[in-house]
Order: sequence, then C-alpha cells, then structure tokens
Amino acid sequence: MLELAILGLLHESPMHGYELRKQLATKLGAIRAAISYGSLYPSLRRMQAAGWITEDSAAHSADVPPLTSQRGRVVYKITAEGKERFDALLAQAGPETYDDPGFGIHFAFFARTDSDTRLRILEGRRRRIEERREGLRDVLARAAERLDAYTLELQRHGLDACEREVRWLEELIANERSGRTPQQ
Amino acid sequence: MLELAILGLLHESPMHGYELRKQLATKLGAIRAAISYGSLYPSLRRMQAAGWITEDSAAHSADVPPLTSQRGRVVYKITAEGKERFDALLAQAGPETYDDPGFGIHFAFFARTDSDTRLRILEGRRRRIEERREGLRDVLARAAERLDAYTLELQRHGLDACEREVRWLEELIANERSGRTPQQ
DNA sequence: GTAGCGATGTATCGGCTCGATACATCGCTC
DNA sequence: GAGCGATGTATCGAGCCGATACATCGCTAC
Repeated sequence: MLELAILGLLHESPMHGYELRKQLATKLGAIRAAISYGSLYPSLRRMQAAGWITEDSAAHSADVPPLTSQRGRVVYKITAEGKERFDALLAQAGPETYDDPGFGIHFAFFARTDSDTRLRILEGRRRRIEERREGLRDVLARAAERLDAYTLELQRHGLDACEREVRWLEELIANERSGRTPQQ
Repeated sequence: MLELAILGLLHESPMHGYELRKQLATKLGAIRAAISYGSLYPSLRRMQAAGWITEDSAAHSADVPPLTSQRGRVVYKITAEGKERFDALLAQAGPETYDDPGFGIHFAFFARTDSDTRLRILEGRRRRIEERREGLRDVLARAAERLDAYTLELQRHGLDACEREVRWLEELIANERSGRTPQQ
C-alpha cells in the first residue's frame, strides 16, 4: 500500500529514507500515524529489487556533507518502470482502494489521477461507507437492548462519522462531476 | 489487542470461533472491519496455550446437532486465569490504549471498567487526538502552499474529524466526572 | 429428487506492518 | 567536553490481514 505513496513522493524528487518518512507523515497525517521504518526500509528494498526505484548513494555528492561514517545516506530515485508502475497503481480502483488506508493514500494523489478514476474511487468509497453506515443503523435499531450504554455510544459516534463522511463524499463527487477541483 | 476483545466476549458466555467473529463485528463494527480468521484462530490458540481459555468440544453436546464431520465445532470458554487477565488488561491505560484500535476496544468494554480507569483512558485519548489535531493545523498553516488542493482537502477533513472527536471526548469526560453513564 | 447456492464452520499460509531496539553522526547548549 | 535532541540507516519478533481450502446445513429452483 505504501508502495504507491513512496512512488508518488519519489516522483516529485529523489529522497532518502528519513526525509521520505517525514514527507509521508505530513502528506498522510490526516489518515494514519507516521509509517514505521520497519515498513519503510523493507518496502524500499522490495521496490528496488522490482526495479521501480534505484539507490543512488549521496556519499560522493558535493553539496551534502561527506558523513564520515561507513554508511553514507542513501538517496532513492524513481525509474521509468517505477513511473509506469505508479500510473498503473493510480488507475486501479478495486476493493483495496475503498478501505480506509487505501482510500486515503489514493486520495492524497488525486492531483495526478485522471478525472474518471477519481470519480470511480469516490463512488466506490461512498458505497463502502454507506454499507458500514447501514450495518451500524441495523445494530442500533435491532440489537440496541442487548448492548450496554458505552457500546451504544460507540456505535452512535461511528454512525455519525459515517454520515458525515458520506456527505463529504457527495460534495466531492458533485464537484468532480462539474469539473471543479476542491474549494475553488 | 483482540485478546482483550475475545476475553470480554467469552466472559459473557462460551462461544465458538464463527460466533465470536460475528459478535466482534457488531460490538466493534463502529471502529474496525470484521476481524479475519487468520487473526482469530491463531489468537485463540495462543490464549489457550497461555491458559486464559479452554477448548470444550461441543461434538457430544445434546442440544447441538452432532455434525457428522470429523471436525466438530469447538466451543471456547474463559478460565479463572483468563478473567484475571481480562481485569488486568481492562485496568491498564498505556499508550496502546490511546491509539485508534486500542481505544475503541477498551471503550467497548467500559461497562466493565472502573470509573477512574475510564477517566484516565478518555483523557489520554483526548490528549492523543489533540496532538494529531495540532499537527494538522500546523500543516495547514505552514505548508499549505506546498500541497495540492486534494491533499489539503484531506487534511481539512482529518482536522474536522479530530475537532469533533475532541468535543465528543469532552462530553464523555464531563459525564464521567459527574458520575453519569452516557445518554441518561 | 437433485443440483446449486449462501450461510455456517474450522483452519493455514505468505506477506505486510508495527513497535522496539541498535548504532552512528551532527549541531547545539551548558 | 559532556550531554542531548535531531538526523540517519537498519533489523527482528510478533501480530494481523486477505486469500484460500475444505466440509456441512438448509433452502430454493428445475
């Protein structure tokens, strides 16, 4: 999942791991906590093996202090295949695009996504949230007496969040249909 | 994490895996999708090894159809050690209690949690969300010009959700302090 | 009647992610 | 010059997920 996020950031400019993590934190801060290095570095390794990115040691670069350590810092850059991969990931709108983390990451790169795909993803997401909403309504309507006050309060809060997100998505969809980007 | 949830449900009555999953889905439906069997069964195995629960094959039970298959359905019940473990998990209010899944699960069992612990958890959660909120405000105030319209919209939506959750928590905390349970 | 199908039910496997941990340097202050 | 927080790379164990497999039950449609 963070494959898409990494490719998206490296698409803008080459970066090393630490910087990548910081940028991810600000770009995705609204949807998830900072990504851990235990995910980041293995993912970079995999993507390198797949040929989407290349390692480009900055130890010999002039503008960066030489860092006398054995291990210089490693700058990653996206390859041509990586860009193709990025486009392919951007264009796909399957079930994983509609769950919480998947949707957030895709949405964060909507500026690079074509309008049709944006619309499909937004509608898929809406459908997903509507289903969750119906599930919660069912519980509140049918099983309310079997649950304690706190559990019910949790359901109500979740239901409220669902309703709000659906309204938000409706707005975005309407904007998208009329060919506007957000808040113009 | 789902150790707590499983113990909590088995505390009410013995159950087999499938039923457990369904109950978890309704009890925790507001905070997360249904838990997968790839998590449930290994977790049950671990808890059994630890002695928190025992397996109690229902194959010979009279009220349940015999199920001619080789593999009868397995009913799990909580042990005395399991109840102690449950109480210990309920009482702890550490960092893991404040992140999204952890908080939700603890909250779902607030009816069995003592008032002091409830208050500590709610305040810890509020602090956590306030930090996230400040992070988002910083980004919107300081880095807005470096981000595209969609990414900004995502931050705004996230910020809005944070503000609403803080208000929700304030309300719950006030209720808690005055000795009320939700929505009396 | 029997074929199909969705719900019930148990279980595993590979792969991804997290939190903890380790190690090292840089720039700053006391 | 000692200490410390930010910068920086990296691994490990453990937990969780999605996919998959397999088997039965009860219902409907042909």
